[in-house]
Amino acid sequence: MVSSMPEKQLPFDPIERAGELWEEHFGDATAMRLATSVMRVQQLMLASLDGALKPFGLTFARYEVLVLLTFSRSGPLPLSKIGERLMVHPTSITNAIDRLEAQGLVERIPDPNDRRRTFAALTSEGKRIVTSATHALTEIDFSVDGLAMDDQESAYQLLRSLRRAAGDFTD
Amino acid sequence: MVSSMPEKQLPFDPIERAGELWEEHFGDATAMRLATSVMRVQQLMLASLDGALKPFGLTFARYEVLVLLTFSRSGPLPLSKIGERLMVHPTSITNAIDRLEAQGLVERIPDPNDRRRTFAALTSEGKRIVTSATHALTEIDFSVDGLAMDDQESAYQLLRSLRRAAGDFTD
DNA sequence: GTTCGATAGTAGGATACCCAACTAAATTGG
DNA sequence: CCAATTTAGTTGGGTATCCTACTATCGAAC
Repeated sequence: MVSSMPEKQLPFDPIERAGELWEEHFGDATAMRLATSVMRVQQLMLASLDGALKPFGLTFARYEVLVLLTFSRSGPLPLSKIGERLMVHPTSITNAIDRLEAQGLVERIPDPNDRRRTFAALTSEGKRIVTSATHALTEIDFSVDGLAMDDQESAYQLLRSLRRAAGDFTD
Repeated sequence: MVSSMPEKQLPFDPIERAGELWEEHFGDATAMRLATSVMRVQQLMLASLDGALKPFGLTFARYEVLVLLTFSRSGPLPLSKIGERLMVHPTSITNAIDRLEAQGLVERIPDPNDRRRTFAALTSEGKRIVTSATHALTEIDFSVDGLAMDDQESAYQLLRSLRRAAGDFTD
């Protein structure tokens, strides 16, 4: 039995510990620990990022949509294009745009040339918010300040290999 | 299976591309790209792991609960202990145990010494399933076969630094 | 030009997660 | 010994994501 401590923070690395136990039962735990660690880091980082965005009424998912629209040279983007770029399900985009529209940060504009399509366009309020939100995220260094710059780059490259293997992009 | 919408593989790295565009607007994008990449890797890996577990009627979250119970030397664990170890919200554990119980993989057992507490215990069916499920996950190398063993270890250590910075554990 | 398959977006249902608030039970302190 | 606090677990509300299925529209083949 492990002692009952007043822990929010554990006095050991739980994933490390899980890995040890896992090995006793099932064999080498390297892959399992990495997978678990990815899940955990994402959970922590998302909580941190969402926390920083909360004052703006945004989640990281919706922030990403705003950023994408900010980049767009041609201005408004069809919803399908947004989903494709952010690699999320079309229904998730519909939901995100619903909320952003209700917040007055984006606008739906029907495509006159293809009446199936709908563009999403940033409002001036949306432009204002995305700038402030970006500043807030930069302040907390996107929650990756646990790593030095070059380690951030290393981590990015390693994760990139994982994405590629999972079929994220070609070439 | 990454299924949902990735029918479309992009001919470039969308995060790399987003980073470039982001830099033009907001400055150095290293941190932002790493954060985005973590989100994306988690999304892909989780889809892959969930896909492998689907035949067993499990999600990765519920698989983790079963594994934890398998490790436990003392057998049954109180729900609070499970949540603490897996670092998820108590309500998520309640939900997970509800489902696992409905599937006949775990059992709720009231603690006679502390009537607030409830233990979760693996059933024999649960033991059988966790072994098969683990085999299935090992088959796909926990979706991290995009990296060689030593790179997996490097990635794990880098992610560990991120977790520590986010306050995941002490020391 | 009419039919048929593909595409864009949405609606409804499911899962999973978190938070806030609640019930019940144990523990602590005066 | 009883009131106040703490702890364990659950319920209800909100968000995000995915899936299946549907409507509307476009485009192409016959």
